[in-house]
Amino acid sequence: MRKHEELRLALLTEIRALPEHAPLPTERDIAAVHRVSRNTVRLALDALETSGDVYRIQGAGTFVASRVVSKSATLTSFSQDMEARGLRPGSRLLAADTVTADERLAEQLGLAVEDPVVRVSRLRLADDAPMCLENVHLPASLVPGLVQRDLSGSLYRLLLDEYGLEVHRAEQSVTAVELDQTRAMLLGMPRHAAALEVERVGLDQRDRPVEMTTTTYRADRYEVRFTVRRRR
Amino acid sequence: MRKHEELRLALLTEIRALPEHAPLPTERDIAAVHRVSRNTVRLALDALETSGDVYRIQGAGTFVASRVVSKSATLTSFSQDMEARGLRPGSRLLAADTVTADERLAEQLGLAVEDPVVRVSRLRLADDAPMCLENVHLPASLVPGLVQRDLSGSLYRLLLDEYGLEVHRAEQSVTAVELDQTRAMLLGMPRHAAALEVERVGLDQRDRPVEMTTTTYRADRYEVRFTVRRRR
DNA sequence: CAGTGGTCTAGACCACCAA
DNA sequence: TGGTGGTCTAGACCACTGA
Repeated sequence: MRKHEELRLALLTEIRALPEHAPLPTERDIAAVHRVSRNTVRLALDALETSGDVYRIQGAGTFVASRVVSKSATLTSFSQDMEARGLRPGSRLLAADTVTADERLAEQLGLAVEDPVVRVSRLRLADDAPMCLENVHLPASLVPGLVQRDLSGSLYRLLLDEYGLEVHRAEQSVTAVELDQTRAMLLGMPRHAAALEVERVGLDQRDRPVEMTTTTYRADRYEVRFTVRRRR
Repeated sequence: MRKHEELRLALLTEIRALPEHAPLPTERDIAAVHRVSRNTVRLALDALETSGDVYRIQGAGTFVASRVVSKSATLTSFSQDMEARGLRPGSRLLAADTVTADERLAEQLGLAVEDPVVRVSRLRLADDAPMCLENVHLPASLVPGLVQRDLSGSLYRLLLDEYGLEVHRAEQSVTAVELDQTRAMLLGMPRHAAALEVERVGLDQRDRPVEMTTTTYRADRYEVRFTVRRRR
């Protein structure tokens, strides 16, 4: 375990015992107590600042952040997302087949139009009730034989274990749509009901697009949360 | 100007002239050429990595990131947001008055229920056509006399210049809603049309809530974009 | 196995805040 | 004005990549 990561976790438990806006020890004190250099302390505090757990005022100190607000969203699977919301995740496979890339898919995945693309379509459940419709598209060349596999469990686990694919960062775009008849029925909503549509392009560690996913959420059950910061 | 910031800008122009996935010089080379320490180079590269301009592979190098995907959203005003999208921003004041905090407002702004809150309600235009309805709420104690001021221009400029209030980070929550008759009319949309609703709590440098804003966007004209990353 | 990014150290000075 | 976080240096070793 890296020292700054270990220190980060140690500080996090200290922080949890403190009230909002309480001052942390000075960087020099933390360095002395934990027997590390001040740079290492700063690495740990940088991470805690990014995650929204502390804030810093030059010349004054480092303080415990407000807790009223939700924490910043990170890259999670549907299952993790639901569990974080206190719901039991479930899944029903609707389709798993190979299609050809249209213009948009080709551009986003760095393919040529008509290149083969594997599509996995699933209805996702939370506490046994429909939560969203998920349409995953992957370049067929990256996932040979995927459609024959067991797709009832975690797709991301499968992609990592069997194909070595890992989404390292994703660009998301959120819009509001009206449900068509098919989607409304699958989600158990009235036709024309408003829904939240999230389009996501996932990139691996080498910044190569490996998936494009469109997810349509029931507006009455789901909201997207995230943090924005001023560039310093 | 801090050295790592200067270096960041210099590297950014170098990057713009390179193709995707092209390798940057090594950290040690950059340090030597720009006569700075390697730590300073790393600070600059950290920022470029966060902004999605480069990616790094341990043992291999630092590379120019993919450009197909949109860049991460930062904290911007409506005007900046529209200009970034190539649209001309406009505004029409609907209401500016003092109301009392309901339970939700009080909790989010750290006030007591019934505390006075200033509300500024505006219809926002892009290229002269309605884009969204914006409802800003501010603790009245922070902005005495605001309702009498000229609210046709930039509210954030006014808050900064006159009251020293600056939003440093914001927690956003995005949902899909159906428009009621009033909102539909104001936005020039059919009733029950789907719309994107963004609720935002803005915090200042000291992590104190200073505003809560609810914005209702026309779904046919607007989408919310942001980046998510895996925790390393 | 040579070279890369990742981590860590021990120091120094600066900009800023609060008393 | 003393103490804080912010910046910067010059070095060292480690973990990993790719030829």
